[in-house]
Amino acid sequence: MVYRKTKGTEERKEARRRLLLDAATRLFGKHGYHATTVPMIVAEAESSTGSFYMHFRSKEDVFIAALEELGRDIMDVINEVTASQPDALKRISQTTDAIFLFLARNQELARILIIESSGISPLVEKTRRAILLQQEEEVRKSLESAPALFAVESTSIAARCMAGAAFEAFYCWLDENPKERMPAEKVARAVAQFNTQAVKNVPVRHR
Amino acid sequence: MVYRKTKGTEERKEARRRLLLDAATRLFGKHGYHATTVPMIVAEAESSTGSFYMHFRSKEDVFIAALEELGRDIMDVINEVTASQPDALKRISQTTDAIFLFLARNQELARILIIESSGISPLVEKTRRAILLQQEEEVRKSLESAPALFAVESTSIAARCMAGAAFEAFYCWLDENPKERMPAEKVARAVAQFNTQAVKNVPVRHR
Amino acid sequence: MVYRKTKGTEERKEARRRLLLDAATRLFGKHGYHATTVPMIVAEAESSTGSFYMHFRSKEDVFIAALEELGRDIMDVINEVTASQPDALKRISQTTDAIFLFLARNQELARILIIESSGISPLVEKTRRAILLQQEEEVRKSLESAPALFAVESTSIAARCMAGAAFEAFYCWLDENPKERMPAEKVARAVAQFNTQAVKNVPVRHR
Amino acid sequence: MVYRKTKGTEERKEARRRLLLDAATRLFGKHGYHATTVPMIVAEAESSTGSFYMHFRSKEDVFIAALEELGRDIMDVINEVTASQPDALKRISQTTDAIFLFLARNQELARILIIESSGISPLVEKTRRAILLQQEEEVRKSLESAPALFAVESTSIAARCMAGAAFEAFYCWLDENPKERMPAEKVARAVAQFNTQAVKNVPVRHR
DNA sequence: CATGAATGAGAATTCATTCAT
DNA sequence: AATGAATGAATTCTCATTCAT
Repeated sequence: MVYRKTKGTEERKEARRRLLLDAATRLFGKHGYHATTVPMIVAEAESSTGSFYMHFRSKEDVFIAALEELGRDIMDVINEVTASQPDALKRISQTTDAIFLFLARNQELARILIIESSGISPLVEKTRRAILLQQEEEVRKSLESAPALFAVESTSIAARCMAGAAFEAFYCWLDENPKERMPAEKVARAVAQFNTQAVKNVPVRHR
Repeated sequence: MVYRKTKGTEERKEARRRLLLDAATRLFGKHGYHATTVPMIVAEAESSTGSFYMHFRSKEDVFIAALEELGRDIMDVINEVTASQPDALKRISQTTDAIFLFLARNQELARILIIESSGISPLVEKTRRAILLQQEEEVRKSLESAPALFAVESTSIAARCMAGAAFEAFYCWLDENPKERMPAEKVARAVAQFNTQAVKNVPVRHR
Repeated sequence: MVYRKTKGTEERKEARRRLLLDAATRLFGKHGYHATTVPMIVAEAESSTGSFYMHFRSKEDVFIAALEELGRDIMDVINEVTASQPDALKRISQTTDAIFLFLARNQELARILIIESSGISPLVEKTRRAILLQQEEEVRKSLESAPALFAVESTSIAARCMAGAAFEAFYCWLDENPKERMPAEKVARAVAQFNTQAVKNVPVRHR
Repeated sequence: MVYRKTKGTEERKEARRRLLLDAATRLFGKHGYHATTVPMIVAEAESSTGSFYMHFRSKEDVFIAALEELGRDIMDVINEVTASQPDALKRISQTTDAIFLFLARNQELARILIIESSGISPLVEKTRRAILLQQEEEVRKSLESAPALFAVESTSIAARCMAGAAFEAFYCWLDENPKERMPAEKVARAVAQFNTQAVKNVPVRHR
């Protein structure tokens, strides 16, 4: 009996948390960390400051929660490619493509990771780095899964470069006039090609 | 009645500005934009708030000044390579190398451009983008100067990817334990190789 | 999930607002707008800056609130006379008398309207003018209610002159040594007489 | 010899003071006391802060100087009427008329006396009061010069009322849309009539 | 005597967080 | 558990005045 009762309460609690986290994510994406205030978040979530501090330790805390959720979403995208594409070379290409398209589909969210999460606090920094690291790890694994296919001095540096290439290309694209810029798909392909070529081993043919 | 402006006065004024700008740059690099306060800057420069606001319109203004100065320094590095290296392919490689090493030599400064200048204000954002754009332009010109040597879908996307790769690799390296990480020169070379390979045209040889 | 707003909360909020407004009014009256600081107000009200800015948008905002309240109080005094005195001529006289005595009874408050509210900001100016206008309108209506009794070139100019006469006489009286000056009642009567005579129609008698 | 040399210096010094005072007067009239800064004044006068503080003890000091000069100008206007008009009743009327027209001709200056000089500091207040007092004295003398012509309870109160009437009428007129308001001459006449009637003795004729 | 750079006290305002109801 | 009023430390920026050159 006590179990069921508790369960309902827990569920409602969780629902409230979701409401707040979604509102916060939306606002952080639109206005950035500093321009988003706790009152703004609770207003957007139709909740109250008191509630907010019941679910999150601090403003930094929600931001990290939003960041981590975004990190999980991106990892899902990466994992999907990993699971479905056995060819390591194609995996590299498709991963870059998928990340770029995911960012393009979730532009405001993407701002949180790429732009707004820098220079807030060491803890946020650490979280951001952990997320990027995880992605880079996954790419690194692909590189190391078929060494013959790739020619890189350091797999981890290559992984970082690929991530950086994708993010910077995305950031620039985001900044361009939506009416004039290239379609996301085309940019995604160009970046994927860049990354693939950067690591692909081209065997030297002897005459 | 109009007295000649003493030469020394203007020089001293300029010197004071330098003092403030240097102090600000140092602190922004160490603590980031938001954690650096105007009182901290004037204390570091052994000056006064009044002086600060005589030389800069606002805190944002000094930040932009610091950013722009850094942008000029990086362009100097790039231009030096451009001027001395006639081979476009080697120019790409050496530019990446030079940028990475410049950042590694000026780590705190570098934080300002790479990390701390995001999400502050539209104006700062614009300045940051202008600086990156300028660098990317230079690289793009190299790519377009010898089309036969390169194989890219879009020269400007390739230029962005290269910049992103270098910055992200640098950021990760910065984050690693200074005692354990690879020497900057080695990472610089790896990134340069990554970038070079990413854009190099590899002619297919037929048997 | 939406809890009923406790009745007491709103009441306490209102009480706090009153506390702040009263404190501000007191201090504005005593030291004037510029010499009164927000910290002074919250100290006087035993509250906090945060509270202050929850109830008022700015220092200007409280000043306007104080001014408007004073305006309402004066209109109450005027309306009382208007309601109780059917004779238009006597109404003019009694209104002047009542305003003067009200100002004399609320000297510090009066300073806000007469002295301290000039030259602060266009918005304050507008509020001040609106209050005076309202009073002058009321007087003008009296003048126009019985045209035969009055001889003036312009009813609205006459109304303004009457207000100006009362305020200047009050201001001078306020400035005089409280121990030596005439009693307020006597001055009030003299001003009322001045105003009455200024507008009264004196029929020319023909022999 | 020393005399002449000194004289030239004195003259130049005086000229610089004039420049500063005129600039200050202009700016005080346009923007008010608080919105006018010392840097603004010296820029307008094409001088320097150092010079400013050689000629005036403080910002308050220039304001008082400007106020006093204005006071003298108004007294000149009043004295001219006094000297040329032997009939006390007409003198009252013409004085009101002349003051109003002077204010209307020097609107920005007038703001300094009527609007901007309140609530600045006790010293400014004192100066302002002294100026008004002087004017009121002059009017009072007119009233007392021919007691039979006037019917007032107190000559000094009547003098104050007259000043107040003129100033308030002027202030309102200043506030009205210049394109729609009555011409200054007409308002001046209406106010003069108001003031005259307010103090004129109307002998009661017995049948 | 002129200059204008430098000073720094002081003001308004914001917002993350707490806590009484 | 929910609410939202209250808190107050912290921050940016202004401007009258001084003083070295």
